[in-house]
Amino acid sequence: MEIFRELKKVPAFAGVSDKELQAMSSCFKAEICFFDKGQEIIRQGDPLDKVILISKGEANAQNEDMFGNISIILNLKAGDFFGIEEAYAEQDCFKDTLVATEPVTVVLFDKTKIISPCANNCLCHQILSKRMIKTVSSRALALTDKIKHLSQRGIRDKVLSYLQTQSLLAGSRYFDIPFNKTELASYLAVERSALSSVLGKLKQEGVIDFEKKRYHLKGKN
Amino acid sequence: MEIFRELKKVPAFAGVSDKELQAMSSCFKAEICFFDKGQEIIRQGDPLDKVILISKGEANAQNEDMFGNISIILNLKAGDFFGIEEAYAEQDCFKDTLVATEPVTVVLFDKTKIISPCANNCLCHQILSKRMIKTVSSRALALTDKIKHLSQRGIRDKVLSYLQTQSLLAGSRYFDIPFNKTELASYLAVERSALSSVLGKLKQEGVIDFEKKRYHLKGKN
DNA sequence: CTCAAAATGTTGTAAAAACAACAATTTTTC
DNA sequence: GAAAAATTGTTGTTTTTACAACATTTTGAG
Repeated sequence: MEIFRELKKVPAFAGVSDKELQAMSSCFKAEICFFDKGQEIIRQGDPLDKVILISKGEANAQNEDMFGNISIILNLKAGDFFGIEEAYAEQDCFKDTLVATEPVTVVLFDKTKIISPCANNCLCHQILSKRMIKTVSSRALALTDKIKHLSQRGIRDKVLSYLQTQSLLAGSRYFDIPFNKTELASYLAVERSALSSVLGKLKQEGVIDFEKKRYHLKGKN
Repeated sequence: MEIFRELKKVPAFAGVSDKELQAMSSCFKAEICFFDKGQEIIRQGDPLDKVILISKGEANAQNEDMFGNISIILNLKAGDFFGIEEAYAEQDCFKDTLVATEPVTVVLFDKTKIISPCANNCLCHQILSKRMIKTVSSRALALTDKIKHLSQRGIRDKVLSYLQTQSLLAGSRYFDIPFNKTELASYLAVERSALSSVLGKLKQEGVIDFEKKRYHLKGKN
């Protein structure tokens, strides 16, 4: 079955047996969709009847405020869900827009099938639930991290706070970030050109080095 | 039993039957603690062996960054949990500090007892799980809201974005916020005095009105 | 009630970011 | 591989915020 093959590829389900994945594929109403780079997978305000699992590629969650300003909330990778917070919090529409930043494959699960366990309380539901809870929790922590960056006084501190976190996450002073400069500015909610000059200054001072999406946080040791 | 009486008071458990609350009280290792205004209930970095439920009062989740700047992440009310994100995301310590903003009663649940269902998979575990998942999801949405405020260009837009959300949440143009001016500045990560003058200007312009913690968002209609 | 402490408002100055406009470079597309 | 589009860097001006210092008001403790 096609859903099965798709779920099998998701790194987050690495530990799950084929039998369980098979069960999940048949138990849930699910469909597969493909999107090109730049396409909107979900638009904020869309009715919430599906929950999305990114099975391949990356996408950005964006938000447009009351005056049309768009800013990137966070970046989602293969294995991440989208829309579960809304589903569990009993919202009736998506709060953010999901945009493919490269070719993306998603699995769409029926919302009601997902949040309420089926009559026989099958194991696959438990497995999926556990994964989703962990996703939501991790995302809440990631959002708290982002808040810490945004709470910094200036652009310099914002970007350093962000890079610090990314470095820690990667476990190395050398690491790739999922954003280009324009996107990073959007993520940090600062002016792109101002960010550009701050980054240039930091590089000149020998605090950091970067090339494309690869950064090097030069520490004390 | 004392835990039972405490849980009975929590608004979030209004729909739960006495029998279930009784079961929860006996099933989980739980203890009750009291804190005065200003006391730290949990300090960031503390080992994560308990999960906290605020059963009475309010508290602020705060965070201290690498250079000692403290900022308020969000405000928790009776019925809110603290530390579940970390528990589910398999962290080993608390990410934020929890400070009582008034006399507070909390119920401390044993972490391991909470995140892994007990052998007999009792109903009370399911009830508590459901509540916690909803809490985490709602909080993730609240954090996204906060990110929207912090992403605004200037103080004026930040504070208006915040008040808009609070008004919507309250379902009225007149509403109370959980912060005084100093705390609001901390929450919005701006200079207190600058916020003060912006608020004064908004009041003068007739956009808003406020007194203490009560605000009035004067709309078009 | 009184005093001390905390919160709030006000102002001027210095610093920083937003904004705008453009050049240079890189990436994408046909 | 050439042209078009997008990204990135650069600079000067304007606007906004941070910062600091202080006056006033409110809150809280004894």
